[in-house]
Amino acid sequence: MNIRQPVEYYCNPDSSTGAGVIIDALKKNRTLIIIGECTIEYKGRANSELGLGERIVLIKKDGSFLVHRAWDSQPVNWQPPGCIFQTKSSKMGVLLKAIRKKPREYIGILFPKLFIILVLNLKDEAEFIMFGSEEDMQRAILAKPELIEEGFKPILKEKVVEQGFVDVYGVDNQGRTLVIELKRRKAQVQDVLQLLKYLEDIKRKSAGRHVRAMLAAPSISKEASLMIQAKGLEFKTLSPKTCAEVLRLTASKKITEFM
Amino acid sequence: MNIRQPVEYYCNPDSSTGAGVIIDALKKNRTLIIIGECTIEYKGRANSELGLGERIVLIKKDGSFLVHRAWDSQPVNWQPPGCIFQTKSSKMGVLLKAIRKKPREYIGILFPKLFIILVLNLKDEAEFIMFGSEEDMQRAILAKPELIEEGFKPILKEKVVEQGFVDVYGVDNQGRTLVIELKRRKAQVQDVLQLLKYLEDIKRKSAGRHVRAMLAAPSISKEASLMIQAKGLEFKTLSPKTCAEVLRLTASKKITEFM
DNA sequence: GAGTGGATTTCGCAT
DNA sequence: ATGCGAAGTCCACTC
Repeated sequence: MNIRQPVEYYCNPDSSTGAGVIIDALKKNRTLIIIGECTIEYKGRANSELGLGERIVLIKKDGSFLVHRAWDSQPVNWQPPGCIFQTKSSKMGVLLKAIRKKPREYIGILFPKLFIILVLNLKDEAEFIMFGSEEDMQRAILAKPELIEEGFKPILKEKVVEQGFVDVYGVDNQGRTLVIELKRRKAQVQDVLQLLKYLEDIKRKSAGRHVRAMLAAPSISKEASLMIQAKGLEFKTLSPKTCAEVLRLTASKKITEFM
Repeated sequence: MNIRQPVEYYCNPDSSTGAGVIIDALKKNRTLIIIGECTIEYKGRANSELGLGERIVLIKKDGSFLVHRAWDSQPVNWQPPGCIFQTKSSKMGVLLKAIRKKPREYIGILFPKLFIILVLNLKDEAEFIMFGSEEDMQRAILAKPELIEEGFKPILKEKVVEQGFVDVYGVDNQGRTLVIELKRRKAQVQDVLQLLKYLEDIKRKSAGRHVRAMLAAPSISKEASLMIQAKGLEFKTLSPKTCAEVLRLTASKKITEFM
């Protein structure tokens, strides 16, 4: 009988044993945690060096590779999914190399000392659910256009401009075109510039008709606000929380409709 | 005598023991790895939910908090440094809460089952050294202006424009102002727009004198290239690798000068 | 504390 | 494959 072992651990392995455990785990496509003293070299898009110290290395089933120090939420070195690994034992310790094909780059780690190796076989089928993204704000406005203003009629088809998409595009209660740039966080100068870019593109195609341009975000920076006024644009306070609430109610309504 | 123990581990602890180990480790400001079956809830800037599954939790000395699944290089849930932790044991399992003050948000994890807890005391004094950043490119150009073109004279003081800083600013061999936008990666439309913004701001202050504007990057997207031509700007191929090489040589030269 | 721009950004989507 | 923009972006630095 073959019982799944979610965690196997190997304490203070010598280089030869450690390399063997790692090679075997990688072959079986296991997730790995390696903790030990190491030096790290990275050559690729940029280069980096990190001298001797004790760190945590995480290798995942999809070939993701992470090196964490005892502080910072970001890894000190990493490679995105799809790495190929080379492991070998030498008298200097265990050498682990994570290689990426495109762009060509690698991280090399030499472990003179291994503290512990965890070989993991984790079961995780759950779906990750997120609420309150910018896309959710968009959906909320389509579901309830009054979030923008009374009489606003969004046009469902996404509006393509010269570069990219307008977040929301529609007609106000006086028949004027209204383009809206959405942000889930405080709006900044850069966001006003983007809105301006879209506005100019749409104006060019609108043969001189008046076009309204609106930035909708939970708040706005002072500089962005000044630019909004200077350029004759509009700002509308709209938070992802409000939108999430609308979506929740809309969803409930849909359920009700079916009952 | 008190020998530092870099790794302590606790296998399959019951809730009460597990919570005790975690509380004690947090009190001692240790780095922690907790592996077990859990559900996760996040409420804050956005909200998220993740049902039962086996995951890796990493808590660092600075109050960073990470939850990793067996795939993806990014954590599925996280909090930046500075979290406050609450741990308690109940008949449902171990409840761990990572709370952030500003913005107010939290991640709550319930572990019905713990596989292993690692309490780490890692020694890591090494300095992390990186080469090939955008700042390095800037320094390389100041050290060797011919990287841009013969006769280019950069003006050291950073040029402040209405928003932000011009990366490099100087005068060409005919005395014309030259503003340069640097990118360490392939240049895109957004980068051209930024250069245009700087150009307009500087032109406004230059009383009609001709100003050259250049985008320097290892490569450029087709769209960005078209925009460069349409707007009468310039593009110069310049890779971070070339710059890194220049810096290396410059550094050697400096050493030589002292010998 | 607020605002801005870079990042070995990563990630996902559309062309 | 390439290009582009969002991200719970994070992070460092300036004002």
